[in-house]
Amino acid sequence: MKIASWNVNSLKVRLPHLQQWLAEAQPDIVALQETKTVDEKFPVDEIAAMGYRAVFSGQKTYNGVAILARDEPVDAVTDIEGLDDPQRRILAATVGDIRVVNLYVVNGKALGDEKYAYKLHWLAKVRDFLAEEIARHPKLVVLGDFNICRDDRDVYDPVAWGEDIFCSPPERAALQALLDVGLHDSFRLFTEDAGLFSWWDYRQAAFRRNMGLRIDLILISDALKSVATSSIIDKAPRKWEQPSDHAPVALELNL
DNA sequence: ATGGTGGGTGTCCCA
Repeated sequence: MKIASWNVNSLKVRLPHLQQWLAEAQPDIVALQETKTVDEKFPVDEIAAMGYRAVFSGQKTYNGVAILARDEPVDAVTDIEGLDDPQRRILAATVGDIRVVNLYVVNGKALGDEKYAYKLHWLAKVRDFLAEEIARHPKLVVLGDFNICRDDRDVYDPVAWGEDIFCSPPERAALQALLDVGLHDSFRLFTEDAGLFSWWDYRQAAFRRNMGLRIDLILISDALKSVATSSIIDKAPRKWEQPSDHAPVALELNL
């Protein structure tokens, strides 16, 4: 069983990349972020032709999340208690006996910005939602673009970056609060290395210089931790023509 | 401190 996450930065533009990557990586479940596609225009037929069912929650121009799976995703949730939010950033669904929560965490822009306050409020509400989800679903995976670096190993130049956006103590505490409901950062079950990133800015040849951040995470509950066999970042699609600025991340389970 | 690049939209917003 392989479960993946990829911020595609426009599904319309990246559909050929997604198709190529699905064919090569053969994931069973994929969470997508920044589809930037209204539901009426979601490429259901193209996805079905690849052998995947899809649930999605999109909007015009911004945000948008989707879950693709070999088996039909059911019991989808797009809105959570306490967040009356027009931004389409959350999608939970059940595939088999695994509960999948796909998150496109608020970017936050800069410390002190109103978007930063919104990010922290949003994360607090998501924490409460996850506490309920894990109580109902022992096999829980929470994955997506978290827009937070857990620690300095996840930042290309932690001294220069300091405690700026993505690395501020309140953001890191908010991420830790998600983990504290009973989740594990699956990537860190397999490596303690620094300098392994999932996002690189389009500017300044950042990818070539490995000036990146690890902000795309796959968090798993105890029941899935016990059967996890690998958790990797697949840098290959970031090298393709007209790439997303994010690489896909993928978890393998012995299920 | 700024601006570099990219996507979607529309002559700017967001990342």
